[in-house]
Amino acid sequence: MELRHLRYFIAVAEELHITRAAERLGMQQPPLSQQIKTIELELDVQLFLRKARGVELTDAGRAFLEEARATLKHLDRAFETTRRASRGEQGRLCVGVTSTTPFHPLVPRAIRAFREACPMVSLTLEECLSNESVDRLRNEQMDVAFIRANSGDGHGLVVTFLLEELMVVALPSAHILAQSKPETTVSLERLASETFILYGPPGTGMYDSTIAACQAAGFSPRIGNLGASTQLAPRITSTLSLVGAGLGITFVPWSLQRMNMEGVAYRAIKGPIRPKATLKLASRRGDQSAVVKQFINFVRKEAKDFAAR
Amino acid sequence: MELRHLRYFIAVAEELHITRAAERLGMQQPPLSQQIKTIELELDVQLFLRKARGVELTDAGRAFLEEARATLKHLDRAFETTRRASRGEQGRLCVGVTSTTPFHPLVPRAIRAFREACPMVSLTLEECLSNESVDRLRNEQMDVAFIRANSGDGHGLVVTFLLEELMVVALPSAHILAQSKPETTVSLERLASETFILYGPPGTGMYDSTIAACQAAGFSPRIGNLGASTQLAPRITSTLSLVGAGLGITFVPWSLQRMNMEGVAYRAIKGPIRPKATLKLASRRGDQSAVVKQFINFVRKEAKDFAAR
DNA sequence: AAAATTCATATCTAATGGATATGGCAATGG
DNA sequence: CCATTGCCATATCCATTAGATATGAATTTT
Repeated sequence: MELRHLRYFIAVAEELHITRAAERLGMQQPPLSQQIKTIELELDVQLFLRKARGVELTDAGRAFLEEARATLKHLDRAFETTRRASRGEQGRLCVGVTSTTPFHPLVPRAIRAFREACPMVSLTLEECLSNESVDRLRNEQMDVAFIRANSGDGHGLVVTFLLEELMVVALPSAHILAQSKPETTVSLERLASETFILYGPPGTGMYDSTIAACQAAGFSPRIGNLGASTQLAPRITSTLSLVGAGLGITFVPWSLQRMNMEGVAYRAIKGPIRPKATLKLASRRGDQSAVVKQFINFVRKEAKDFAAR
Repeated sequence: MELRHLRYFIAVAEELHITRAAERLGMQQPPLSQQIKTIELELDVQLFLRKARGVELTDAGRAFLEEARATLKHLDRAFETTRRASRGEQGRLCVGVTSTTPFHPLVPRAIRAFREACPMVSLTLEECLSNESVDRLRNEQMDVAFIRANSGDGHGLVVTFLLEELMVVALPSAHILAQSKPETTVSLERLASETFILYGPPGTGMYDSTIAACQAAGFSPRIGNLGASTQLAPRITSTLSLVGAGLGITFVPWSLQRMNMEGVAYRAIKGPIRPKATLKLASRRGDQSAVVKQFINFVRKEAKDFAAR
């Protein structure tokens, strides 16, 4: 049985007239008669009653007509679905974010744009540390990830630079520096004697860049010993909670300022070398998934908007 | 696109290996490669990624695999449905009954047996006078009908005799004849002076046989003038209600005795010529419907049981 | 570096889908 | 009632194309 047979059968069943059906199918009557017979033979079911003036459907024929139509329709849908999938408008996508990346407008904008363009893609977000994301990308537990660390490049992954933003210092609002007007800036050197709270293990996120910035300013930051607390929940929110509790200060990306936490104040940093945070996008090298490609396109587009400024 | 393509695609998608898939399909590798390419070309979608060691599915390929499988399954179901329909196990059937026929056990038995054998057939029953059923059969508003009249034979219908049953007389329970023991029989002649209530117009049901029986017994029955009441609702129940109300007597088929109506008593009839009611089955001559044929078979089977007695 | 694995390409063969010609049968119409 | 017409079936032939064979190219394994 081939699709041709279904098409032929439907034509005849609709015309109830083999000759006319053949015409409609752009073929001659005899081969069409043959093929119809072939179907009946294969199904071992009489589908038509040959009458002197045309043919008519048997009960079985009527049943088959309905089903055959449905089958063809099903197939059409199959094609449509497949094409959508190939255009990356359908499928699954798991996006990794860190705890700080969603605060930069690029991230929600890109995600929103993608969702609108590809509503058939089922999208999941997963919050991980940058290095965790990298692992998950390799294990194919994740398809793309917004990361801040430099780690992960090479080894089967591609990391594209998206943008760079200045860091600001987050202070307890009781801190002397937080008493000044919000617009006042703070020099790095002024922070040399402060206790720093850093989130995540070395190599992750902004740990390194914080240290680097301080060292460029001529001092090594004093890291607050938080015991095991750096292990558990190394999320930006918990770090800022510690800042709010007065245990120390930390640097956060500019975009984090929109997070108004009780007892935390932000101040811009002045000076020749100001610490910066980068936002990057990681994915598997050579990932053929159209969905992933599509998503990356949307992120790049958004990144371009921010680069323009 | 042909079903062959779907089958080939599925084989390759399952093996992820063209050579092995070709083996499984009982063909050589090159033509399979070709056909796969043809599909991709026709869909204008890359379904596989050719790797050094086998192939792998793209997102689109995965989507198509699911759909292609579903399509084939759909088609299988289509075949199954069609075959069922051809065996008369599926479809629609409208059965006509008169108001008296359901009382004979043959009718419910046949219907029940058919229902059990062909549960996929949607069955409707319609209660009509015999002559109405005949009309409806001709208009294809009905497929088979249990009737009692002789009418309808010929003119494109076939009427098969099922069985014959004796008639009994239905009397008001206040009637003198009803005062005797239930087993007592009544001779026809004894009823010569009674008023008869007949249901339905002449030619319908037992109208004719009642008259005929009386005439054979040497008298013409006195027909009660019921005004317009014979026109409306010529159902057996209303006739018996009239009997119960004492307006007259009537003959009903033996099987009607199971209907215990307030104020109505039944007595068997004795004598050389006893009125009889026949039960027949009518259908369209040459109706090809397997469902109808199937139903008729079941009815005949039941009829044989009764004929045996 | 050689061998093996696997898919792609090129060419050829054979199966079969479809065309042409014709026959048979029933309905239609003088 | 016979001739005509309309349609489907059968028989034969041709052309397309699915599939076979042989070979090449690329990569992986040994």
